[in-house]
Amino acid sequence: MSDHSAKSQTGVRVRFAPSPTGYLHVGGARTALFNWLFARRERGTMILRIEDTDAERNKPELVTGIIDGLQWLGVDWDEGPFYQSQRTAFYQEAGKKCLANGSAFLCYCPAEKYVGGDHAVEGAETTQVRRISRCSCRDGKPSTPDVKPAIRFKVPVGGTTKFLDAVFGEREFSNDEIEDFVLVRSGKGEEEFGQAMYQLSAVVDDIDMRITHVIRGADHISNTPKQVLLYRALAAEIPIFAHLPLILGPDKSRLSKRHGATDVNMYRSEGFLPEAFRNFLALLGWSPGGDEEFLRTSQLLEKFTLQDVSRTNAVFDRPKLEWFNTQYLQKLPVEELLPEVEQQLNASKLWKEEWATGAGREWFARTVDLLRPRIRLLPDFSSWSRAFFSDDFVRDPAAKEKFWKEPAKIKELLGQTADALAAVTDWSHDPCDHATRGVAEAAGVKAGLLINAIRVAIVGQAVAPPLFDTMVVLGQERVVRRLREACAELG
RNA sequence: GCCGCUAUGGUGCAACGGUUAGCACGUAGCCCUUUCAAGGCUAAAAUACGGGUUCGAUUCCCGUUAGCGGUACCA
Repeated sequence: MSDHSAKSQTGVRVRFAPSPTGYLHVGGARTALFNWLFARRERGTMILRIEDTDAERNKPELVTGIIDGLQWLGVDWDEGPFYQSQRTAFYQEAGKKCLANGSAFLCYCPAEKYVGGDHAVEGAETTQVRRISRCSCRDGKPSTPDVKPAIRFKVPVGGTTKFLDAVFGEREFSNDEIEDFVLVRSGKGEEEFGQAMYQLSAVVDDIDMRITHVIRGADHISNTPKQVLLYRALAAEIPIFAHLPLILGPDKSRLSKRHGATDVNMYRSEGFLPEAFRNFLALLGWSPGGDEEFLRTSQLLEKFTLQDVSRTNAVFDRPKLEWFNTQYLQKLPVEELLPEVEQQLNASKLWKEEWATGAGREWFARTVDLLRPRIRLLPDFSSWSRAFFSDDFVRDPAAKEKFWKEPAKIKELLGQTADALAAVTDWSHDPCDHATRGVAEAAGVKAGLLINAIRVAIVGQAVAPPLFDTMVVLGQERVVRRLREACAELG
């Protein structure tokens, strides 16, 4: 999908491996972003792999949404997407290899036996814990013709398994805490075996794809010793792991739908700029050290290291995201903003072709530039500032209430202003300013009173950019016309 | 229950044995002002608790508590 692989100069290979059981959520996006930052920073290779080995829970149509989300974020990849559902035989082969070398065994236990796994049994006088750590099939059990076996890993008895984590450091787990996990599901119908389980498919693919750094959420930290055991059983080199702290909701529980939007595509449609969202996401669980400024992608790439990744879970703070968005809205070169605004206006049927080129384009750029300090989200361009792009707007009742307190007097003033402005020959800031203030002075009212009243008349809102700049952008004909319309509206 | 991870203002991060514990978001106030933002200035606000180690702990060790993760023929 890109030409990055051609530029790869190091052996660093990472992957983002979402499971299409839902949309691309914030946590997944952050994981993808960190993998991407690391790959690009190290001039390595980024791989996209779809982990869809659970036929029951998978929804293939969701892959599109995940890919859209990644593209919006600016995360691209060099290889893939690869689909695990298409590699079943490959994993089964690896499972059989483990069987052959004695690191796995056939398990004839009914699948239901383990549903729920180890857990505390409620209600008993003393808490009973059902353990499945060591399956009774591990030393062999005669095959029964009517029962199809699954393949389970034979976890060593005693001892420990350790691995290196670039974020959490050296980690060691006791083997006795690891259950004999399933590698390959039992077959249904004619098939000998079913699909591989996550632990096997992930490891087999990471080996096959020569992944050097496994960067993923910290929820996988206790899966890691199992995978290390598998690497050994398959006689493969163990990669470096980097577990990322989880993203929590404001109540510190794991971020979920009840906290609001968790789908990155929802942030896109809400009108966040991808660069702002990316900057915010990058700072969740990572910081460059000193000042946390607004960072363009190049600066992010320059500073990103796994060593600076935090070990503590981070709360997703929406107000800060919005702040980043307003910052980008203001500081990005206007040219970068124009396509986004154009798309927004297009979606709300306000777009006019004349703004695409030449003088129209210049006007469009000037208007966007004038508007942007007051915009929070992209859709504000077509709602809040509708009057700048269309004559079809409504004067906000609350604004009239606030600035048209004495209708008769306001009507008279607006009428005088319309006349004064109609007479202006050089339609620019200062002449508009002088003409308007002249009307206020002649009528003996404070300029502010008139200015506020005019604002409501020409843009229909209590809030807008500085009035005379607004007049310039709207143009003389429109301003005068709207002032007269307002007079009519006042009775 | 068991295993593991984590613990600095409300939030995100700094300080990686010695600082008046710093920055940013948010909050409050002031300035600017033509509305609202932006911007500038100021303020309130933190080392979870208890033990050690040390001349000295936010920092190292232990315990407690809390949150989170795992404990599936989910990923």
